[in-house]
Amino acid sequence: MIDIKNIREHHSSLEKDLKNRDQSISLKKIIEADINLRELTKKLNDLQSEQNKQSKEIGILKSQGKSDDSIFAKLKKLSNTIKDLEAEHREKSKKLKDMLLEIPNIPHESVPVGKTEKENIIVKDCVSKKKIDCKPKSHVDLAQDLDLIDFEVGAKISGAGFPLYKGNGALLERVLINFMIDFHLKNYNYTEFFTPFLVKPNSAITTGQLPKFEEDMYHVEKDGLYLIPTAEVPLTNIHQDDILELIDLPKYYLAYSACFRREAGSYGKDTRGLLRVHQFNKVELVKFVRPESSYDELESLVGQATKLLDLLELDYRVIELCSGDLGFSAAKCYDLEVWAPGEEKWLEVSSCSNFEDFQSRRGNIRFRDEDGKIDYLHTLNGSGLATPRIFAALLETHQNQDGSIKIPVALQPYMGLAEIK
RNA sequence: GGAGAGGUGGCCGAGUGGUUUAAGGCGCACGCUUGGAAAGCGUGUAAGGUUAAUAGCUUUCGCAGGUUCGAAUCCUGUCCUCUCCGCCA
Repeated sequence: MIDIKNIREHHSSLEKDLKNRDQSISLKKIIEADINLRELTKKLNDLQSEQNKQSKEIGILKSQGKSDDSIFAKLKKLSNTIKDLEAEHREKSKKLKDMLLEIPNIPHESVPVGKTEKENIIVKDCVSKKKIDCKPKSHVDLAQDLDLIDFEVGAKISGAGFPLYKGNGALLERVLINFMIDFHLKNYNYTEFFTPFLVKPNSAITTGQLPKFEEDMYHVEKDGLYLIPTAEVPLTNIHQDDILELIDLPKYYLAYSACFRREAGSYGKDTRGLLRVHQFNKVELVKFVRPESSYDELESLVGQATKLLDLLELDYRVIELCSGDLGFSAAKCYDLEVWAPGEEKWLEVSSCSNFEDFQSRRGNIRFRDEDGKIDYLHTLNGSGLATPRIFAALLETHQNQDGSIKIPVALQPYMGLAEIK
């Protein structure tokens, strides 16, 4: 959520920045509503002040046994006026807040301006150190041939997009999760969490999935809960409504979670195999940091995630997203993509974002600085990493001519195998 | 799912309609005192909105409504926590 004061003071430059992301955004209605609401607030405050004063006087008179009933009629009228104004105020401030919740974050000044993914910038390209000496097979074929995943039975149980991992496939999936968690814990100063997978609407508002992207989430209507699309949601909301002390910052949290996405609107896209599924596994990294350091923290987050890709011996590139391709809550974002030689596609396996104070405002997550001043902190997150596409890229990259899969050295102690055949 | 108890400031806790402008305590900060410390004494100690303001005004006693001139206090709904019973991995 953008600070209303910021909009009040810099609406024309903000609107320009937001239009780089989406031409259709306008702040006009918000500015009008804000002016209107502030007038109303002023009026209401003055009347409340009057009412408080008079009520107190009645109290004093009563305690002296000198009450005078004639004043009540006058105050009744005042009281009714206040009630009407309060109702109006409630309604208008909710409307303003609802409008603000629909406005995406302002792109950081360093973000390249552009309309579509075509204008994204490749900032790092680590391509092909290795050659595959056969025509690479797709992970779908490899997984089926080696009996690692049963897509049909998954579909029988739950529908398309719910892969059933099996045998060494199930093991590899579990190993990937453990390997990634251990890597972050061993090399960086993270606290591990295991979070709820169902969250209240408020939590999804904090991180930006709600109210705008309701359609993308699985909703358990009977209980009013949503299945998380990423552990970012519960992790970030750990500090909902908190005021953190400076000494506690930065905070680095991580969690594995299953992730649930309806993928509404992307039917027919990447339907085969593991490229786009409704349920998948991911290790998520979340940082709570003081504002001055958030861009350094973003760079180190990207470095941390790419280190994993090095260890998994995958070819990858780092993409800096342009303004038009930026996610709703992000001020700046890097995507990590791995090369899948069988699919002959780049697969997005991580997204590392700085949200600045966008989420912390929505979730009321603050900190106290050295002068005792309270302000919103900055949040960041990055996948570290999402398994299904890693799984796919691993099979396709490390396949041998005979159809077996070489396990990267770093994973071998976890797998207890050097290859899957 | 049933029955009961309870949600008040950083923490504990008083408060059943009006000087509550939330008592008192703990903790914390600063000062006095001291060779230094402890104890003692004193002062201060929530967040939001408005504002140049750390002035004033205002909102907030889980949350949302309601009654009343006036609500932490009364009423209704709701959420959460705890205890017991039932069911259960």
